Amino acid sequence: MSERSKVYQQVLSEIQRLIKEDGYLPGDKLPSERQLSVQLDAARSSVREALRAIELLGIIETRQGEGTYLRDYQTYHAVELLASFVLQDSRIQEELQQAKKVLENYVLSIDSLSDQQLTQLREILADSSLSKEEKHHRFFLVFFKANDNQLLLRIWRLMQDFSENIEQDVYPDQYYCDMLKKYKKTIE
Amino acid sequence: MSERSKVYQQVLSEIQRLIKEDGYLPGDKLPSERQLSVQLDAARSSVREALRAIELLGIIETRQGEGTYLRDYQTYHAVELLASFVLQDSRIQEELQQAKKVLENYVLSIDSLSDQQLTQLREILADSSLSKEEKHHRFFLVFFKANDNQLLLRIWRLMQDFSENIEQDVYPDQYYCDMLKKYKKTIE
DNA sequence: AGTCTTTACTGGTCAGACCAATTAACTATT
DNA sequence: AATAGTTAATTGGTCTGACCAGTAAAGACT
Repeated sequence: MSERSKVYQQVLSEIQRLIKEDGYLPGDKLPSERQLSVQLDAARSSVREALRAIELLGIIETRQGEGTYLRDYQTYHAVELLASFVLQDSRIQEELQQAKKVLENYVLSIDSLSDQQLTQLREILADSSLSKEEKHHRFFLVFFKANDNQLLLRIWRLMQDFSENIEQDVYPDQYYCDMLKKYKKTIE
Repeated sequence: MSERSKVYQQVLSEIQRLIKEDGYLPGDKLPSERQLSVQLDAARSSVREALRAIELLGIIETRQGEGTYLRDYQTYHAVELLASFVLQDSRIQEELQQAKKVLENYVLSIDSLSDQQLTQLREILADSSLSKEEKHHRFFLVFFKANDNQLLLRIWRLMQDFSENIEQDVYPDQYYCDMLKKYKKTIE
């Protein structure tokens, strides 16, 4: 009656079970491919298909000669991957810039920054050894970190990477200074 | 000199190339596993590892006896899976919700909507056959389309898929009505 | 004790076989 | 000629077993 799920999907479930029930944690070593194939009564090739799939998702990491390890899969590796497919046919620069600005404007709307963060920002702006791009990146990095949303940061970084090759619409230096003033005021 | 990427990663690149350069579209049939293995000079098992991986991502679909087909990968199937791994963590749920709201708030800030779009919105709100989730989705879809940024729309959809698996913080009906009023005013 | 060599284990890849499901080609029947 | 039924070819699904390539642990030597 159909719905006989493929072997590699069963293996997938088993890995999930290991994590959920046997308490495997990031960094832990999973059973070897050969061992899993015995454990699950499946061919090693099938086990590998499953492992390769979740490796692509960034859930595990394999090191030849060592073994297969659980990764800290909260690093949103999948987002990158999916985005690489999404972006390949809609790499329209304007959309990307607009999207980037949406995120940047959002983090700029944070209520207040710590003294330390303000100092950081001033240093970045004062550092003449930095390129325009570097400055932009570091400047907003402070805000993204202040905002403390890893996902947003991750997406923004992705956009940065993608838009690095195309010419950036450059922000004038004044732009950053204006931003700084805003927060300066809230403290003084 | 290291960096010899694994075979299955090469296959992955090849699939991407097919899509990008040879213009494969959703629904198209990919070369068979055996043909790919010849084409890429790799063992069929290696080809399969790659195919299984991107199948898990929802990019392709395989039907025994028929072949392997490109899917409309705008609806990422992988999110379900990843969600089951990742979304236990409540912190990630919060981040996701926050990120989604950033995008939603942005498209809500659009200056004006057409009469037709306003009508659409009213119909969606009035349609009692829609679930809460459906309503939310369609409501914002109008705004995203009005805003005409494919990239933002796709990212938002991705987030929607992700957050569908976890309990949504429900918006009260009043929320949508308030939004509507805002635009009603600009027209009348 | 410290170093070197060997061994065992792990992932990476390959080749070939067979099954299962679908499709296409062909044949026989009407 | 049109249809139905059978056969062959193709495709994915799975398995087995082999060999290579790194790593780490055990053992031997100094």
